[in-house]
Amino acid sequence: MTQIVDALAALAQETRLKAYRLLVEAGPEGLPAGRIGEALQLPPATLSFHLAHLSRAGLVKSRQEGRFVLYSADFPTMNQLVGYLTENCCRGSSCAPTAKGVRNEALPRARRRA
Amino acid sequence: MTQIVDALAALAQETRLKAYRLLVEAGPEGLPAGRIGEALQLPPATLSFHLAHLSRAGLVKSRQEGRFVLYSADFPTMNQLVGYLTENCCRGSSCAPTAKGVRNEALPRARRRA
DNA sequence: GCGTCATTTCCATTATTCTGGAAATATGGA
DNA sequence: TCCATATTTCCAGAATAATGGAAATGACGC
Repeated sequence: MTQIVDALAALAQETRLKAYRLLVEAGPEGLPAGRIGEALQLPPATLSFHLAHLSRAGLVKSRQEGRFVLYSADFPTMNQLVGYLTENCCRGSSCAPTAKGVRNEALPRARRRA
Repeated sequence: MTQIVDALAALAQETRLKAYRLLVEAGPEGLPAGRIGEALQLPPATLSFHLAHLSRAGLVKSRQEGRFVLYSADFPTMNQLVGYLTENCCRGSSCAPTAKGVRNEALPRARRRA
């Protein structure tokens, strides 16, 4: 649960959410830190602070490449997060209100989206 | 995006996440505030603060019933949140790294969970 | 080794959030 | 009306997070 709270906190900040989204867009290759700071117009210290935050939460990985540090989204962690929310905060696959322990499959005549 | 950040921030706190989970468990009927405070061992002011936070973020609704205020999870909001994360932070339905704009359906021989 | 560029660490400041006691407000019953 | 109970608001103190300048570290080429 601490992990989940940490991941949520990491994303619950506009700058970090934007940075994370950039990294998602960039795919597994990732981006050099500097390019993120450039896109987001952040002074280096601030950028580093936020990237470290995302990193602590396990949402991004980093690797050195030449003189650059490449950051990339850690998809499995996001997968876990979405999984947790779906499992524990939605009672089933689409956040429809269901009876205790009952999955959407068992919902009585509830319209389900594709 | 502000809405998303607000929802994330609301859940990014252990007490509130616990409270929210209780409400999810309780289903659409919801729970009186006092019962949540009891379950979580919170002084009234603290409880009220956190419930108000969840409420501002749109994650819970409240209604007066007799002398009680019943709180309940707002499932559509959580649905939106999960939807946003899946759409914008996962590149497809299961957070698998995919090429830009490509959905999981198009992933080359990627193992998919049921 | 030296200069350059990329990134991080250090540090102080400011801003925001969390906490909970005490008082206020609301509701229903006697 | 008065009392008991439920919840919120008010307030202040404590804790945590965000910001960014300046200096330190690291990596590369010469």
